[in-house]
Amino acid sequence: MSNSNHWSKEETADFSYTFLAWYEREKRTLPWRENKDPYRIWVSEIMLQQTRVDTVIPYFLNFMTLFPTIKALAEAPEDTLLKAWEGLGYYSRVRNLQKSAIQIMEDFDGKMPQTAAEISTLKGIGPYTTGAIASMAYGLPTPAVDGNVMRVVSRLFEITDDIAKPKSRKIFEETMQDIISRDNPGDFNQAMMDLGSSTCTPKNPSCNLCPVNEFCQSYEKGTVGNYPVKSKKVKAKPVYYVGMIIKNEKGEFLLEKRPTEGLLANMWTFPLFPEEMMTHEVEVPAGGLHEIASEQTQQIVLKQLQEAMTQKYQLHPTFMKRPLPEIKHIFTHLKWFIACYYGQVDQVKLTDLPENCEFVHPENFEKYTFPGPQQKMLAQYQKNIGQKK
DNA sequence: AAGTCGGGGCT
DNA sequence: AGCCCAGACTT
Repeated sequence: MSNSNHWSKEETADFSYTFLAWYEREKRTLPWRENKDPYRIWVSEIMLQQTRVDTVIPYFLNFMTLFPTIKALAEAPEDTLLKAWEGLGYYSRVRNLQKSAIQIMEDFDGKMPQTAAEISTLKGIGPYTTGAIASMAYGLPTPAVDGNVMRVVSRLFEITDDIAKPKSRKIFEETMQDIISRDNPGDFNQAMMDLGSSTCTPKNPSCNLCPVNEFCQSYEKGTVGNYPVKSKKVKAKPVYYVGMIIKNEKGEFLLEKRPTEGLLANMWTFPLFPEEMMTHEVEVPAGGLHEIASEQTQQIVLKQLQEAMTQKYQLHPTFMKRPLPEIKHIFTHLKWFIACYYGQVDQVKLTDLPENCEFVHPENFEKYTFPGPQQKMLAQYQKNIGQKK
């Protein structure tokens, strides 16, 4: 266990002075730094969770145009909301954002709560975001400990606690509690972010340019490279799917809305089946369905595809013999491999489709929210099939 | 404490 | 290919 703070009152004041002067000089101009509107700060902090500044900026501007107030957010249709988040990832963030907006309308008279305890009751706002909003919007001396802060602080004080462990966050919060500026905690927290992204980077930090290197214990000892201590993550587990790209006579494609909970909740995809469902009668090569050489084995697989389509959708497509080139999509904890088959149906009775399914013309795809794998499947179709006509 | 939940940039 | 990112929630 590391001892956190070794600074005297004078050193602490010295650090704040130097650090805040650097921030005032070098801070980035960002849309959510224009003022201290708690709503803007809140939305930006949610978007910035596990997401880079450059990625967030256009989403933030669009979001503020669409939903300029907490009230507008609370009243927004769910489809519009999800569409505004399309491509940003971690989609539960935007659902929680709206839940909290409704909660603020009902319990806080439409005004953002102004104490850390109340702020942290909102859905999607954990310890980090509570500290960020409380300090930046209301000037409260609340630590906002994220990955940047743990990296910077671990180097400043040579803290060896594993930052991958939930328990360690407390150590860093206590250290920040000791050193955070009482006069300007909001800028102090933001200065930590800016320093972490520009100078005190994970790899090859620019210590010679660091405004506070004279305060840094690991810099003094030449041990910066040892910090932060972080245990390794388990690597993504492979999952194999068969994707069905089904077109009807009107040029419409079969889409399915995913369940309301879990991975990619409420988003639209081409139908997916677990690969095992298609291959329990055959031996699949290590490389997947793409490497099946035998004509006979292919026929068996195709028969399975058709049975699956009949059972689930009451459709009888004519499939291409071989799948499109394999699609790979990596999530944090899963690695999807998708063998896409293209099939056509000549007659459609929409009443027979399951409730969460629709045939949709590509002209109208813009109205549907598509996650990454879906985008790749569509691209693969357009590249190999769509252009031939 | 461990697992779930996305996507993109960098090395 | 692995690592990282302005994390929070569920179990």
